[in-house]
Order: sequence, then structure tokens, then C-alpha cells
Amino acid sequence: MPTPARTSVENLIETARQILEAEGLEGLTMQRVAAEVGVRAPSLYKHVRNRADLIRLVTEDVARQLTKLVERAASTGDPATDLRSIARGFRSFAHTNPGAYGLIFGPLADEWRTAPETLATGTEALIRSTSALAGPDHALEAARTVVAWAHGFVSMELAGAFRMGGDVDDAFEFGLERIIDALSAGERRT
Amino acid sequence: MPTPARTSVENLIETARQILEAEGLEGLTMQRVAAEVGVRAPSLYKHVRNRADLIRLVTEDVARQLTKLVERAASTGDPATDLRSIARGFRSFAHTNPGAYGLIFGPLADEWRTAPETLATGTEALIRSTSALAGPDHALEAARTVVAWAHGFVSMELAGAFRMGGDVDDAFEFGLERIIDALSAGERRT
DNA sequence: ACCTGAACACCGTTCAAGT
DNA sequence: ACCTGAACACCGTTCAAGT
Repeated sequence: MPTPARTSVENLIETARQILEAEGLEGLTMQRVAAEVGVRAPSLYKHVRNRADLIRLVTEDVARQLTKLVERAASTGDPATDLRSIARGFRSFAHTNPGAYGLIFGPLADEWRTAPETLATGTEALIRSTSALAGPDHALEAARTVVAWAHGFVSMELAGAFRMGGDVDDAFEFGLERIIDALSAGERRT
Repeated sequence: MPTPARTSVENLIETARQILEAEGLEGLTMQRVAAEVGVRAPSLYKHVRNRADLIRLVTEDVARQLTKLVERAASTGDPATDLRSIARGFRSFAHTNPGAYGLIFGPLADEWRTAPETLATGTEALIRSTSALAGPDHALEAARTVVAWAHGFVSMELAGAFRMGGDVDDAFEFGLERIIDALSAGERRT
């Protein structure tokens, strides 16, 4: 006798993400998710392969959202302006979704790492800006410099690593301007 | 009847660190550590409070080692040279101790985060260099820029996030020179 | 003073049995 | 076609009992 599903992958992903933000990755258990959607843990295995698979799906969801944000931030055509929007958007995304953000580049098991394609369009938007700023020869290296700095900054910030006083917002803006400067300087020199 | 301890905190920390590098954080279980040192899991609780405590001790050990490395790298007195040494030393430490490195700024539970003091002397060495390079007014912000970039770069690298081709070593050197440039440029301008 | 087995509460996961 | 309880192997942790 076929019975209609009481939940769905989408529902599981959304629920998992809420739990992740509220209680962290350790709190994201199959039993917790099951309880939240109103079934027993074994039922989840009709919808996802296992816990790692569920986490991977959440990560992909997050990566898609971040990518869309970056894509939209790079819209004026002026590379420095776009880079500022991208960096600030990146940071504010991390602030509002700290748990989700930790999944993307975190030192986590290979199993739930997101595929390169998911982040591709966001990367393209970034490279477009750095290409205009640092020249096409250094576009990729410049993009890596920007994203490394931005990711490092927000991940340290979220980890509570900036504990020597000083205004953290100011430090972010300082770094952003200096890096944009440095990349444009490179272009002028070439 | 007092019996001599068959293990010690130091022994546990060292063993835990080996397991961490070999099998990742999930593989670092109390039973695994106990088996490795030749006792049963409950015995570990005579030496550490619990698993989180053991991980915290490992983190502190790692932080101390990294700090010492940074401290020693900054030795020539020339800020740009010292910054290069610090950044490269930082990166090579992460490469040889990827599991341990992940503990320091990772998006991990508060319980095993290391105390600020442990990283203090390394931070001082870094700030000395950035102060000479970017001026004392921006020393802290400049140090945050450098460390954010370096940490972001190596953590993305370790996470396998640089998947668009290009030479990753070159990207590191590119970013390093541009950032040093940008910070010195700031000094000249003031 | 340290170590142990037994026990408890919690995981993830499988599977046969229910509807 | 989905959901369930029971079961298994694994955790971390506590504790009384051993030496």
C-alpha cells in the first residue's frame, strides 16, 4: 500500500540547516532532524543516503546561496566597487549564517565537501573584477588573494580569534582597501 | 595500594595528535587513544577531564608550536623579509600538520578553543613587522590583514578549494608580495 | 592511586515487519 | 512506497570494585 511521504529532501535540508545554525554541527544528528520533521530516524534513509550525504546537501545549498549573492554583488562594472560589494556581501553572509558558512571551506571531512561547479559562477564574477583590476595575466592569482583574505578574515572573526582590541569593522575595511590598492598597483606597473 | 600511572597527559596529547593527523578529528576517540597508550577508555579520565579537554590540550600544544615558529621566523629586523618568513613558515607548518592546524582557527566548538595568551608572542612578532611596514597607527589592522590572508589561503588550500588550475605556490607568493606592497604603500602615503 | 568491567545514554545505520 | 521498532556496533562518560 503506497503511502505519501511525510517529508522530502528539501524539507530535510531546510530543517538540518536550522538545527545547524541553532546548535552547531554536533547537534545536527539524524535523530534530531527526524524528530523535527516528525518521523523516526530510520525513515530519513528513504530520502538521503546517510548523515554525510545530508550534510553535503546542506553545504551545496549554502554554496548556491553564497554564489548567487556574490554574483549579484558584482553588478556595477567598476571592478573596485564590485570587489567591495563582493567582500562585504561575503562577510555579511557569514555573519548571518555562521554555521552554514563553516561548512564551505571548513577543515571538514571530504564526504560533505561541495563540488567545484557549485561555486563556479561566483568565482567567475570575482575573476571578472580582479582581471579588470590586476590584468588578465594575474586575474586568478588576484582572485585567490582576495578570497583567501576575505575567507580568512571572516572565519577568524567567527572563531573569535580577534581578541586584541581594535575595531574589527575598521580592520576589515582597512584590509579591503589595501588589497584593492595592491591589485590595481600591480596593473599600473605591468 | 598506589600503582604507578601507565600513561601521562603529555603522552595522551602526543598520541592524540598522531591520531588526529592520521585519521582526522572524528577518528580521535577516547577508545582509540586509550587503545594506543595501552589502557581502557575510562582510565583516560584520570588524566583529562573529558574528550573536549583533551582536544583543547592538543590545540594549545599546536598553538605553542606555531607561535614559536612565527617568533623565530621574524628575526632579521627587516619587516618585509620577516613577514615573508612568517607567512612561509605559517604555510609550511599547516602543510606538515594539517589536522593540528585545523584546530587553531577552525569553526569548532568553544570548548577546545585555545586561550588568547598562547598565541600572544607570535602575534607580537607579527605586529612588530607590520608596525615597521605600515606605521604604528595601522599595525594591528595590518597584522590582521596579513594573518587573515595567510590563514585563509592555507585553510582553503588544505580544504582543496583551489580547483581552477594555476600554480598554487605562485598564487601564494603573488598574494604575499602584493600585501607587503600594499602595507608599505600605506606607510609611504601617511 | 590508578585501572577495570559493567552500565547508561546517546549516536548512525540496517532490516524485517507493518500499513 | 514509506514508516516503524528492534537490533547492532560504536561513541562518551560514570562508578563501584579491584589491585
